Amino acid sequence: MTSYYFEHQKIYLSVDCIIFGFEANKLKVLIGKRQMDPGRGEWSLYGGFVRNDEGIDEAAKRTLYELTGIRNVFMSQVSAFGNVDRDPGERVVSIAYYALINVADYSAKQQKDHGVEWVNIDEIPEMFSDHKEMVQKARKLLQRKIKHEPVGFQLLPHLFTLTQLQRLYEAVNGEELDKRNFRKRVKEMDFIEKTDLIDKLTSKRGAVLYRFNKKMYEADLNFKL
Amino acid sequence: MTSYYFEHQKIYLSVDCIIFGFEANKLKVLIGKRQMDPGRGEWSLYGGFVRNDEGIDEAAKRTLYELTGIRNVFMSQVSAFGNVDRDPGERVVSIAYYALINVADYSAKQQKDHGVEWVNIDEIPEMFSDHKEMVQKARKLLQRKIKHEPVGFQLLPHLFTLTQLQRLYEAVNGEELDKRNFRKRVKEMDFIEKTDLIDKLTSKRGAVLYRFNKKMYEADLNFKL
DNA sequence: TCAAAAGTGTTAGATTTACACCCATGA
DNA sequence: TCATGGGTGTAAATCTAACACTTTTGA
Repeated sequence: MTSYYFEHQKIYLSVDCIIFGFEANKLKVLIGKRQMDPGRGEWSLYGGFVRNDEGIDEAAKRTLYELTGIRNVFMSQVSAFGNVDRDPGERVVSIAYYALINVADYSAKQQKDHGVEWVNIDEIPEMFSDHKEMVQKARKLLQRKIKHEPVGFQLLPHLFTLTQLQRLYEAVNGEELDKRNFRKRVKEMDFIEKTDLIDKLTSKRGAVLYRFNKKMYEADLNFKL
Repeated sequence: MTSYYFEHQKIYLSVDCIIFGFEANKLKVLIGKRQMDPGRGEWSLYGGFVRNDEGIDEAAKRTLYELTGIRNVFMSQVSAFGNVDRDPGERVVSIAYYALINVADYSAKQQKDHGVEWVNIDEIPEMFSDHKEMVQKARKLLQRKIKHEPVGFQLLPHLFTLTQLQRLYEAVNGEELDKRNFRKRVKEMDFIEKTDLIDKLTSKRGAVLYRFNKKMYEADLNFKL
């Protein structure tokens, strides 16, 4: 007998992705106009239904992949959202996930093809259902995460300047940081490696490029335990 | 037409409750032997299926109420758990919630009737499915929560001594605290009110009883904004 | 030559931690 | 009278926050 729980009700289960990117010193989210009823045309997160043969984390990864072609990036569950009437069409419980991607990995063409675009986190419009709430909650979680773990690098190019890194932290937390204090703290993080390359794009003088050394980070972690 | 999403699959959705209590200076969780197949007889959290006509938060509250007869206590979502094979019987996605109750509100008789009992958080046995993981995660969240918000009072009687309060914090975080530093910090919290009552149960000298003043706490919050 | 971004240390204040003795009382 | 848990303050160390000037170079 395969139906132990036959007397109970099944429910539509979806995932919604809050896809964060960092561009022009702003934290952005990838959103688009909803392309299905109900709610067609409203601003919406990109999402999809969970299939019976995949885990919820996989469903989130698959959804991200279908939209962006990107795999193997940082994703983390935000929360399940399940008010009875959150979806005007039918009862759907949705699990929100946030993802961090490098905007350079997602071309303007791809955005057009899927009808999505990067919107500044501080300028999110009204959105379908509870999607805006999902975005706010995801941001809070990202703020906490980035304070303790080096996830920020997922939002930056492989090589970056300290000013870029600072702007990223400022964008995530929505507050300015002191340059000297910031650089002091970064210097104490062995997993942020100075390279001998110089970026000349944003200043005449040029700024040293750094990179994130994952192995160093993991060694650090072991050391601390 | 009521089925916008007919081409997608529905899934069993459940809630599982991590019910915390505080007794004999230990943080405890209410667990019982599972009374249904599959997994009958394994240690398990108390849970239930989400109905189509209730939100997930309500489902969690209802589940807690069905077990304990207790309403209006602090509950908070832990996370959704949704590996494909997490339930050996069928595909079930479960949303874990933790609750804080005063053990005095749940009699030994009630426990027997429902076949559940308080188990020390540090002595949780192997459990059905991913329930142990849920407990660990809930504890982490509780630790964070209690650091920033006065949720601990939900686990204590209405009146309590400072030593009791300290033991609670120690039990939650699994580490001893310095008595003087602890009391210093408590003194700065205006919402912890001294009463003129004395507890003579645990010491010959007697200890002053305190109580949590919710209104004070909320006034404090407003003040800080 | 000057505008624009990169880079660099010190100090005061706030917070956190460590630590030891007296008090009141019931048995 | 003494064993038990209740109650109290200070000083060192650490962490955090504030702050201003020099360097380099392309336009």
